Amino acid sequence: MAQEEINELLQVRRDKLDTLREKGVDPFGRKFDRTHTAEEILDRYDELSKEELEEKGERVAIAGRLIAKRKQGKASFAHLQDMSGRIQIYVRKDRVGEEQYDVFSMADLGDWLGVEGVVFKTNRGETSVKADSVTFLSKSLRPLPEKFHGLKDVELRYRKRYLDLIMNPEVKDTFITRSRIISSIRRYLNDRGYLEVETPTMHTIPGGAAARPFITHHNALDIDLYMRIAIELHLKRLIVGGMEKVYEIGRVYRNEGISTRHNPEFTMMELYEAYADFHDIMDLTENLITHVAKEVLGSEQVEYDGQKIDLAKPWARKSMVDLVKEHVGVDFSQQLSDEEARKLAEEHGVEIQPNHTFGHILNEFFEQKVEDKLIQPTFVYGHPVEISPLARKNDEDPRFTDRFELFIVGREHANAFTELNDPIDQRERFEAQLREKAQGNDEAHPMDEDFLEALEYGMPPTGGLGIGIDRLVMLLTDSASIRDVLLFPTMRERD
RNA sequence: GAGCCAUUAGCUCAGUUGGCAGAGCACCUGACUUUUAAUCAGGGUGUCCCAGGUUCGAAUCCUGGAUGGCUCACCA
Repeated sequence: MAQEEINELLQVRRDKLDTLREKGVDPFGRKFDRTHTAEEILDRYDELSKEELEEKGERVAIAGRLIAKRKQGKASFAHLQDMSGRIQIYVRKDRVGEEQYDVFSMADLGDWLGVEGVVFKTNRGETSVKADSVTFLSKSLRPLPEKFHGLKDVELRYRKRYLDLIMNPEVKDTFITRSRIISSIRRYLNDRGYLEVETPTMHTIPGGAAARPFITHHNALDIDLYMRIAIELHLKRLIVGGMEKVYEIGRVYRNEGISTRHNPEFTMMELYEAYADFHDIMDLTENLITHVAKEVLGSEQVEYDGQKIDLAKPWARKSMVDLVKEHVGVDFSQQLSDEEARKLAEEHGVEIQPNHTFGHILNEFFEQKVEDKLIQPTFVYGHPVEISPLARKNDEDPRFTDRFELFIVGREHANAFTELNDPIDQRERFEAQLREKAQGNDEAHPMDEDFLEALEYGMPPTGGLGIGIDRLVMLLTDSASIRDVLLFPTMRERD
């Protein structure tokens, strides 16, 4: 509370706190033996008639936050909210006694109460609990947001998520769905013999992706460390070590812009499987996501931002070259010099950097002209080698790699490839990245000698996959912003 | 990083041409033993985001700043 002035609303609640203590009631009570949640009571008894309920006389103990109160003299109706939902309580002075009724009368919206009583149905037909006793569980010293309109202010919703959760039930549903999605992924992979592992989030070399890292410092070792931008290189070391099917679900950190689709820390699932290639990983990705949709939503059809998305298999599989040909009419399968490619970019209004070569330019064509048109699930494969320093080259055409990305609603949802396991080629790729860095690409991949050494011991042919969990949750919960699927999105500090 | 928009009571929001700071909910007092956005009677609780400026007078106009939202850029 420190510097904040105590206004009348806050003072009134503090005064009530003192009054409760004078009455011998602990305002920050203790353990309460709950027998039912609100949902359990409604599930079990809502079907019964008023008379049937009366006959049954079912005794329950419920607990929750007081979120509505309608006092009517010597009797009151109120609603308690718990994790499962809301339920009405009916408190009569002649039933709970004068002392408890006084305490209940003093309760503010936001206070936590426990109620023991009998399930009944009101004249208006709402299944409710008629209180035999009311136990004060915890005092709320601050007023809740407005009961009808809820908490609308987007900034407050993100900064004070607990208020958002109290006032806006659909918010809780989103995060419950998020939890179920992640559980479903784990179950799917665990059932198929993939081993969940945990690798460092603080790296000495920030690799596995193209992104600017956060830098931190270890005092005792006196070294700078980087928060990981990907999980990739450690998981591949485990493949070298003979852990043939591994995955990790964890936070990665990228020191880049914030938007409705980007948060500085976000959750990735990365998976590696020995003896597999990117075709196997494509099948796995398709199976995994449809499985999760079916298990969590009970449907393979989802609606996102008003668009109907069909997640039922099979998904389109198209090469980047074919898609560019289809959407722009430019054929990158032919042998083009960098100069010719640059000229095509200019002709088609595709913006490129001066140091861009054939592969970069193809990628720019794809990103600027095709990407946002891929609404239904589409695997895009055959990425240029220049932008894929960790992927195996294609056997037929070494300008391309055996890599794919999954696009849904115009956004990348997964990235995967047949892993590059040739340490000599990998060293050359890193060196090419160093040349890009020298030319000003500060997101080029750094040299990682320790990783190269691991590859030199021999890594089996391997397929790898990365899925952006937050984006998948956005898709499956029809959330417009990544902040709506993160409990506490990154916000600037406020004075 | 750029553009557009927003910021007024605890919350949701009005505020006209620059002329006393408003409503609903919440809260306080009273009435009320089946209400449910309970109702009825009474009560206004404020750094109008911040700092300057213009003006007799600024929530309102101007300049700068803060925070947030959306779009774009970077990226996943």
